[in-house]
Amino acid sequence: MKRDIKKEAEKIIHMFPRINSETDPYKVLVETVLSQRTKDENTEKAFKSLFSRYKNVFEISKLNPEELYDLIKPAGMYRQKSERIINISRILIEKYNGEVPDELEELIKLPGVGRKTANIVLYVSFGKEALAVDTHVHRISNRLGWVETKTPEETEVQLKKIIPSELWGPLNGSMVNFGQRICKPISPKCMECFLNEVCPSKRVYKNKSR
DNA sequence: AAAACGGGGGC
DNA sequence: GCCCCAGTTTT
Repeated sequence: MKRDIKKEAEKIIHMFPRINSETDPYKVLVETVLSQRTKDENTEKAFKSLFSRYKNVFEISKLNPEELYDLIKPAGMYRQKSERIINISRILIEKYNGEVPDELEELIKLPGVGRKTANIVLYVSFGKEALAVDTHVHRISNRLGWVETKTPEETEVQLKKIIPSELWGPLNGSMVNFGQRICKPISPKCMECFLNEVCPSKRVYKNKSR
């Protein structure tokens, strides 16, 4: 079976689309910070309770971290995240006129914003061709044999060489969904996987827990 | 390189 | 009861 990585990526995107209903840059930024190491369901609870109580960057910038604890608690790491969200809000007002910058170099200066969070904002809110390499993208790309890498940084460099840039953005969310449903960290469902004919890791995972 | 943050859910 | 989750920062 001849490999066509672009086709495989397109198939993953088609079968596991991720709908980003929210595109407001500030809300996407806050939502993505809340989502770090946190399941979607819990992220959503925290996000909704936060923005049903407070409206925008100006209101949130004036709060003390303690005032956010109970609102965002379902997302976990709520002390860190509360402080970061408020500090981010203050910096946006002081340095960026209350707007979210649309450059990677500026975004990653914000507290609690690394490459992954920044790239998600760049794609979802600004429509840029940004590849956000998280644990799912890193794990799946290696399992499929698209790359052979040790770190997410390496994965980002190698993936960008073999995946057309117009697929980078959609691939972000689709790899997460694919990773949650099929290509799971533990006990992946290789027998249900539509790529199991070409996947070099299939035999390894078949009938095994890892 | 490893630890720390963290509630909620899967197994 | 133990482990993991759209990571990032600090030690």
